[in-house]
Amino acid sequence: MIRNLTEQDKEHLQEALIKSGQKVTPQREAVFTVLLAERDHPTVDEVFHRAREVMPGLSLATVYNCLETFVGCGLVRQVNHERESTRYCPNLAPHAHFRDKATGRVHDIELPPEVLKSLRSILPPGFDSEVIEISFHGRAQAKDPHSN
Amino acid sequence: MIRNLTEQDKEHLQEALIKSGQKVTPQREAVFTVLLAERDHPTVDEVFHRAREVMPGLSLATVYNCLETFVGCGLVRQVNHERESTRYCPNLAPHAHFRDKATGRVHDIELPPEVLKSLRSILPPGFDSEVIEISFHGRAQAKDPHSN
DNA sequence: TTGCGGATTAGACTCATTCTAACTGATTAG
DNA sequence: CTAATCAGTTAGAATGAGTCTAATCCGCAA
Repeated sequence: MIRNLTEQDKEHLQEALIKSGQKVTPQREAVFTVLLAERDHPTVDEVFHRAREVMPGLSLATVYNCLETFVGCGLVRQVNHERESTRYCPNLAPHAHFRDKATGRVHDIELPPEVLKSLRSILPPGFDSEVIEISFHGRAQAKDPHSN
Repeated sequence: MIRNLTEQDKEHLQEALIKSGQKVTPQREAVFTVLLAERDHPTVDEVFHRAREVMPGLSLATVYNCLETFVGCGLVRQVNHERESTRYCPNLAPHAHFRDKATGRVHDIELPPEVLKSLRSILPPGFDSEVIEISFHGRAQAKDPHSN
């Protein structure tokens, strides 16, 4: 079920939006709430349908807009696998993604700093990377230890 | 310019196709030739236009089919970045990709076995990965050391 | 020569995403 | 107050990569 934002999450959202010169709107709060409620890397469409339950007039375009805004102010990350629909993820800690071949579900995999460092070290001089995306694809027999 | 396949490359293609029960056709040879001629990670559209110079009747659908076939028999890899068009890469050695923010160009980054191993090690028990994709996104001041 | 099956083809179709133009509602300026 | 402004929202149209479909082609085997 979709709970309301905790005070802390609400502040987090407000701070990030205002810091990047954007406004806090009911739509943005609704979309952010949906993202935090079920951390299962939903697609835009899934976010749309979930958010509609709480705010029936919400339009798909707005969901796209909100998510783009959140990415822009560092509140969420986009997750892409091959050419499937983009998914969204409110986990900001450095992590990789594992996509389960059987279920299509995406799991977060914690990324220890030393692994991240060794990855950066393979870049030849002159290559300066801001973003590193790591994604595994295979079968998961276990439940996701982290979030679902 | 598009050269013909070397004997070795031709054998490589034939072997891979036949091994997976597919036929060697002029179209497949043309598309493969294009891929090897310029290793700049072309999109389907780019492959299409380049191959057309050599085989004017070639259709876009066939280029999609050929590339899918090649991926299926392990001759080439797909490269995806965000939601951009899929690109194709005939480099089969384990490597990561670096996408230059400024030019959009994709560079291969060699992936040493120990880094690959450390990456595999971050998977919790029960997670079994067949494919690992690593992509960097940033700025490259230098020329690509590897190919292209 | 006939039939079969994989490959190829052109064009229609899908569907995620983006664009557009109108509208809303809060805030600011007169 | 009233109007102007402006970010945000909205519905629906447009885009475009990729997929599907149905017809045709072509080499091979009966």
